[in-house]
Amino acid sequence: MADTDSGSEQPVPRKRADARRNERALLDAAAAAFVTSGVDVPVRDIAARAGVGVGTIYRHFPTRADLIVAVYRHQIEACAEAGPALLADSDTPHAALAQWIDLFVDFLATKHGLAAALQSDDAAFQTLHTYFLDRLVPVCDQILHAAVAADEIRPDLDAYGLLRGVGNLCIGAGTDPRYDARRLVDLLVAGLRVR
Amino acid sequence: MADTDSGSEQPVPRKRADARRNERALLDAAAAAFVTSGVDVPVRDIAARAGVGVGTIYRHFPTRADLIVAVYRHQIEACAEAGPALLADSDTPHAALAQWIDLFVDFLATKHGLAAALQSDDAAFQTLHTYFLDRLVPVCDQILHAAVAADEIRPDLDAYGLLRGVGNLCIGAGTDPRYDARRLVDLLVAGLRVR
DNA sequence: TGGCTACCGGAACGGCGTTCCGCTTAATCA
DNA sequence: TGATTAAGCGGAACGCCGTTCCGGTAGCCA
Repeated sequence: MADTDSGSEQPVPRKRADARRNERALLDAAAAAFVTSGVDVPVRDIAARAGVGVGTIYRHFPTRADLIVAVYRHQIEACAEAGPALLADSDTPHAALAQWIDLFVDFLATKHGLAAALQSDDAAFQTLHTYFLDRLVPVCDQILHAAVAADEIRPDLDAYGLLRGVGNLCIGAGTDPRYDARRLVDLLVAGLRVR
Repeated sequence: MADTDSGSEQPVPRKRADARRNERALLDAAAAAFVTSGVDVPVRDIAARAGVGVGTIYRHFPTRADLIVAVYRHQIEACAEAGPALLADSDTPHAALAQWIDLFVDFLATKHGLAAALQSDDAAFQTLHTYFLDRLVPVCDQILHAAVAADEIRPDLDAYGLLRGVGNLCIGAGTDPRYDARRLVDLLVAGLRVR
């Protein structure tokens, strides 16, 4: 895959020191604000925490989705990369699927409002939706196919549908002690088994 | 249970004619607006459709939840009342459960944004949440217990959790042809079966 | 050190939910 | 039927929020 620049020259000469500092401060402030107030926290709150103006947020992160993705990128990557490893290490593909989905639920359920944002049809969250799908659907698809090939689960659900379903079930997890998203996800995965 | 008024007198003397007319117009306008723009349609839009001022909406329906409940009350009642009937007519409690949940999904999935509103922790939707739970949890509970008693399903999920899970799975149904909420709900119910 | 320009801060704007108050008008009674 | 009264109405006004825009500031380089 060819890069846009042709080799030797540096097309992105490096940002100014204050810009780098502000970006860092914004990421830290956003991460903290997401924890205390959810990913729907007002833009002004994040700006205030970071000690910058609101314009600075939009300059670095044009949409809220860009900021959310930047904050959680490492964790999402880790989840994606864990897929093949689990598939290789587990006794059966179905066990790998269950464990991998557990990872995904652990991630989603602890991010206040993230699961809801993922399903939102608001244009501001388009990037978020796309990033999650691009990164996780192929991984899920791989495990799913392995499980189907091993005759462990029914072949009639694709990775996209499963991930959206799991994401949906995680909405509200952690805000209501009576609602146990993990158990419901377990039941859903159990429903996939051949009988 | 004693009524607040003591028998003969009429404590609610009957509203003025224009008030009754406006309430009717608002219900019709809201129903139409919900169909075209979802239950999150701006209050001003509903007021404009009904040909009234925004103040009139708040006078008749203090919160958005009150308006939504008023619009859908008949359908929710019908769903609730269908529960015992299905339980009596079906071959097995599990079949009744599946059919009843189908009814619930049919209702929810065709109301743009309603499933999301149901799970929202926004205070404006508190009444909505409460009404749905008060009306449907007992019905679901009855069918669930019958199925458990018949040894058809696992006893480890209560009606509240199941209804919330189903409601969550319905979020986004109808907006994305790739997402089939009904199938996921079926898988969830299948996961409940004893094996 | 001086100038260029990337970058910043926050005022300003529009959309929204919600409240409030002066006016309208349905209901009642002489 | 006409006067009285208060229930009810409309929409201006307010505050919150996302987003845009521009005058000013300060890093960077020659």
